[in-house]
Amino acid sequence: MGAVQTARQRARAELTREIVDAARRNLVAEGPSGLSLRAVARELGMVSSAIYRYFPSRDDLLTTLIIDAYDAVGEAAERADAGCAREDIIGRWAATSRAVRGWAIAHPHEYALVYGSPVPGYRAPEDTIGPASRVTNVLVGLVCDAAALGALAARATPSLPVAMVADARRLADLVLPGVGPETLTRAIVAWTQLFGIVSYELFGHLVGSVEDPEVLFESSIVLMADFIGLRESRRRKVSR
Amino acid sequence: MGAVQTARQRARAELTREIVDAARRNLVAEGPSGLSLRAVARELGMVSSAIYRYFPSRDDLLTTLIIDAYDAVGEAAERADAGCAREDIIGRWAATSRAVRGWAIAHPHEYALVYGSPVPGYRAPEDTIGPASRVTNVLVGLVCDAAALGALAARATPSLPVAMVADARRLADLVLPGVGPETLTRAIVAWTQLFGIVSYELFGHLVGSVEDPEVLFESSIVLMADFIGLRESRRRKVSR
DNA sequence: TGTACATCAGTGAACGCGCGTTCACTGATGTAC
DNA sequence: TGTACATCAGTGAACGCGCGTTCACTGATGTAC
Repeated sequence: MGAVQTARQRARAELTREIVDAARRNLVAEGPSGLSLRAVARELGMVSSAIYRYFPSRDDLLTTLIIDAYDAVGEAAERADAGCAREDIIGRWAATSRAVRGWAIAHPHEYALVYGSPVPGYRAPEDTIGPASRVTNVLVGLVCDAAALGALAARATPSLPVAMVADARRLADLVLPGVGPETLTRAIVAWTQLFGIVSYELFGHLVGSVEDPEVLFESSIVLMADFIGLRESRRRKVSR
Repeated sequence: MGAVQTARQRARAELTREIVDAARRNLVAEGPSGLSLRAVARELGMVSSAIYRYFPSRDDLLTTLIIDAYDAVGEAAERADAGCAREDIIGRWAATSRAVRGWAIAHPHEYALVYGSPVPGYRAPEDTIGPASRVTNVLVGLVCDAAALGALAARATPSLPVAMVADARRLADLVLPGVGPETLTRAIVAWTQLFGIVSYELFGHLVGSVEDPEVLFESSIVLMADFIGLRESRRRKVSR
């Protein structure tokens, strides 16, 4: 067999993708708990039981959607980050943040699927962990590089709980060598802020108070970069 | 009639409350889109059509739950704030934050109902706006008092988009006289962070990375108070 | 190149379930005289 | 205090709908000789 696929295998791969696409569209209309195998089958002109040749159950289809969503937002973040010069820390932070928000706005239902309320009765399997951490990894890499490049200003941090310092030190040793516990704590807080503001906008809580969510978002990028202590890298050639 | 209620009226009020309570419990099991009039009726030993004597439709019952949830978290925030000395700005910020998180942890499904993914197909009526802003009003009052008490440190804020400054000035004039646009922007960002970190914890995104969410939360209270510029009031008598 | 058999995608009917909402009704509670 | 009528809570049956999943089946595709 090797690399060559039989007609059957090609058909299977294609239909699997079509099922997932239809399911994604179904999600938009009804939300995660309204995802319906029968509706998906109907849209593809199949009989509902045919779906079972491709997915053993509704939950498995949902899992695929969740993994895809994590992968999509993760990839968006990775590409945005990769499009910046390595030493342009502030630019990378801004680009990554915008990528997350941009993807969320373009795919609100998929965003809600992974960052919104948990789906009742659904238990996420282990397979989602890897894709789920892609965005985090971008932020981790960014802070890591900032530390290596001397692009991390020390902040006058008010004293934190000792347990936090200890935990942050443990985490830093694990994934962010060279980053102090105060900075790591700030990074985690900034990270929750990023998803907080995106959720706030997407779930309609800014309506009626803030004029333009994008302007607020840009402001929050600037403020949180400063909050973490990100600054222009010393090594960067400034040419103006 | 006057203040005296007839037996019928008392029965009606009581049953209305019982229906709402049962609906709340139903929410826990199934999530908002799984809220079922029939299940509620069953739990109360009624026939499903009897619910229509109390609520004209499923959506109306859902609206009641949403309003109740906003009122509950709003009241928790108000009480926490009210329990502090007026000039203890930092204490009020911490107490209010803890109240929001505490309520969310105690009522995760109601929290998800109002701050999680929008319920598909449901459109919130105007009546929810008032209750929804109770928590915000507490934070607004807090920042307002901080400004009046000289408990707002000026931060060296990186330059914000002009549109943001303009919008923040407009908002400040409206509800926060005497507060500068930079500070107001910081307050809004802190406010999104508060709900961001609570959602992150509740929706399971901290599992596997952070040891103790409460410790992180306490750290975020301290860091965000500093971020906004909240400090001990000059007028406060420190007795140690 | 041809044949026999195995694999597997898709069908169609069925099971058993739950849902929101409507409607004509019964009988208890409340009101006006 | 008693009677006639109006109000309204709750019933039970029904409508029409959608759902996930199972199962025996048909017929096309793939494989081994």
